[in-house]
Amino acid sequence: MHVTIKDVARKAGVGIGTVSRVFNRSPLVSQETQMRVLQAAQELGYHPDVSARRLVQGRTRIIAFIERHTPRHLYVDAFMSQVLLGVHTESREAGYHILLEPFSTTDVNGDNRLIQLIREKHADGIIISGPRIDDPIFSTLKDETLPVVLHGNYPGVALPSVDADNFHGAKLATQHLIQLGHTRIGMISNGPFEYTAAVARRDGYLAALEEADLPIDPAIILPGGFSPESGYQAMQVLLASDQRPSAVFVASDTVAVGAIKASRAAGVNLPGDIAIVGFDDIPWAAYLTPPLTTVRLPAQEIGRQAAKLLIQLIDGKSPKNTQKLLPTKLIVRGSSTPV
Amino acid sequence: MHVTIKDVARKAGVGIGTVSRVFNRSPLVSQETQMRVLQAAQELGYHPDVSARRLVQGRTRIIAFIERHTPRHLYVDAFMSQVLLGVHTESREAGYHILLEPFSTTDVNGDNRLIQLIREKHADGIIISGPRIDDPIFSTLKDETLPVVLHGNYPGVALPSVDADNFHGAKLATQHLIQLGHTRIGMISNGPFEYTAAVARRDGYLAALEEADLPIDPAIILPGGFSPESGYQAMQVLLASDQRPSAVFVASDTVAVGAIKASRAAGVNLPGDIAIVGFDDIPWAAYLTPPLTTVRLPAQEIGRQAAKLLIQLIDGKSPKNTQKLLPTKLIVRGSSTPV
DNA sequence: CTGAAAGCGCTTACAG
DNA sequence: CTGAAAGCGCTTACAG
Repeated sequence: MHVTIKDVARKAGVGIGTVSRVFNRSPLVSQETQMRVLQAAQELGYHPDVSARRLVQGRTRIIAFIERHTPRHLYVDAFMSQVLLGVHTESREAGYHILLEPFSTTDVNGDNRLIQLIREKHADGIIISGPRIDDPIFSTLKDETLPVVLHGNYPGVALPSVDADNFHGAKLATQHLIQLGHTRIGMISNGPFEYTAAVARRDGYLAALEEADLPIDPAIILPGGFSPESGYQAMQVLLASDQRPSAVFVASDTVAVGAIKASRAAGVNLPGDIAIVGFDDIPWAAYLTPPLTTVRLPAQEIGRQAAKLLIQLIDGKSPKNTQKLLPTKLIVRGSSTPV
Repeated sequence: MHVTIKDVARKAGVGIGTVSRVFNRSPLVSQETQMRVLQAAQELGYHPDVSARRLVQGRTRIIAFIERHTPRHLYVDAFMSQVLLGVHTESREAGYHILLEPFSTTDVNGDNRLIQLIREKHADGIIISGPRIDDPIFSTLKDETLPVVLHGNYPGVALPSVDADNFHGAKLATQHLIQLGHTRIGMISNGPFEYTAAVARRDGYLAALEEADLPIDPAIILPGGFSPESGYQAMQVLLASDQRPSAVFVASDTVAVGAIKASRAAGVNLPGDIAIVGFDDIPWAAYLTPPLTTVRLPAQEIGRQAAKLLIQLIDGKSPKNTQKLLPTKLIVRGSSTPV
């Protein structure tokens, strides 16, 4: 049968409080009783019931990871996976488990489910990844006191957050193309501009053009949709434009994969005819043809920092810097050559 | 402050048992009291504490998903992500949450952590993905009664399991190459042969050769290691062999990505000089150069079926077919052409 | 240093 | 149909 604390107490000849103290590493238990209790627990195969523990302690030692795109996005996106790995690594060190909670933006009851998750006390804190700037989740969160850390960067939102420096990364990518002599540079975003990352990357691109006194042409700035398919379509539009750009900054490697395919399908020579720079540095980037020049994000580090920040918040600490922007890095490969 | 069942009971002028019954949809509550309770709960913002509920009910409504490769593998592998998505979809419908638990095989305390997870009652059941055939986890599991479903196929192991039909899929892939006229076909496995999927895929490859009366040459059967890098290295070996094969079956798209790169680096013309067939049909497969012919696994369906089976087991049902092998499908693209 | 007791917030027979 | 009570398996002041 199921072994409880009482069984151990009886076997060790002590009260249940003492058993509890031993398992909670209380210093006020004698060496000897401690040994006796441990011995009894060992023999009975006792492990303290986590639900009982959570009930009485009022905390779960669980971190909920909420993804706000689609459920599909959470699992398929290679970048998100890395973030999740970082969250996992950091959480585990602190003794936290991870509850995976994809809440689709299109989910009818998405908001109720979030409140439920919070009020039913499933977790001690939550990390929310990738909400849109106009996400109803923000107003829902207003009334809750549970520690929350956002993965993303939301100007005007007071919540703690961790993100890559998308603006600067996009600027780096664009400056790289400018240095190669390109003057007409198109852009395909990673996703719709309701996502702040898409906006920040576009703004970085624009800033680089402006600083170089290059003209900005809205006709060659297109929205992507997180998928290769969307990159394929956007690239077709760029290829068909009257003044075809000699370089394109695609703000997502996944989208760039589609852009590359569209170019090839149109008989465009890469990188000779069109230079391409991606974003994210997914594991496959170096293996594409041509190998993709891209901007590497500290994906795993984002996850670690988000978890670290959240745990500090859970522990009642007041970290100083609660809006972190982590540095990105340009990785030059074969897809970007001089004009 | 925190609202409990007592607050609701007081406000509604009923006993706490009645409140509980309302929230558990007990039929034996009058329309009227039900309304009154719901109203009170609504006004107070009451949600039943999940830890208390779990303690008294003795079940958590949580499914633990355990990955037995490395933590990195869980998050990075595109195929695994799809499986996880399937698990999620099915679990959610049944009201289960998912606890993500990567247990590295190299983890010193991996086994203790598994026992702990079980005995501390973190979940009502567990799905274990990808253990090696000699995994110590199997002996650990012998003494436990918690429902378990394996993702994988383990001849000789009595535990319920769900997997793709790797043997048949590999046979399909190889037969496809044979039909194209290839007679010297190399193979690079997805991972080490301590993994049953690697063995099954190799056996499918061997079976196809045998049925076609083609010779088997161990010199051109190489182990991969789940990564593009491993495929790169293995392909280099194949390219350097005296009798270079005219086709290679690479039992993992991720590994194939590296094999393709190695071929290109060696100046080999694809698919002209060497035909390649992969396995898994990762989202990028169609976007590789050349587009990869591969074997599609019902990845999401594997996850769904595993979760479904596990939930049946949790509910005390005795499903008939507990060792499922799901069909695979050959997807012909540009990387495989006649000899 | 240790035991007995109260209590965490629920569910569920048990009476009525 | 409903309330009072016992109990789920722990932790934690409270005495000693």
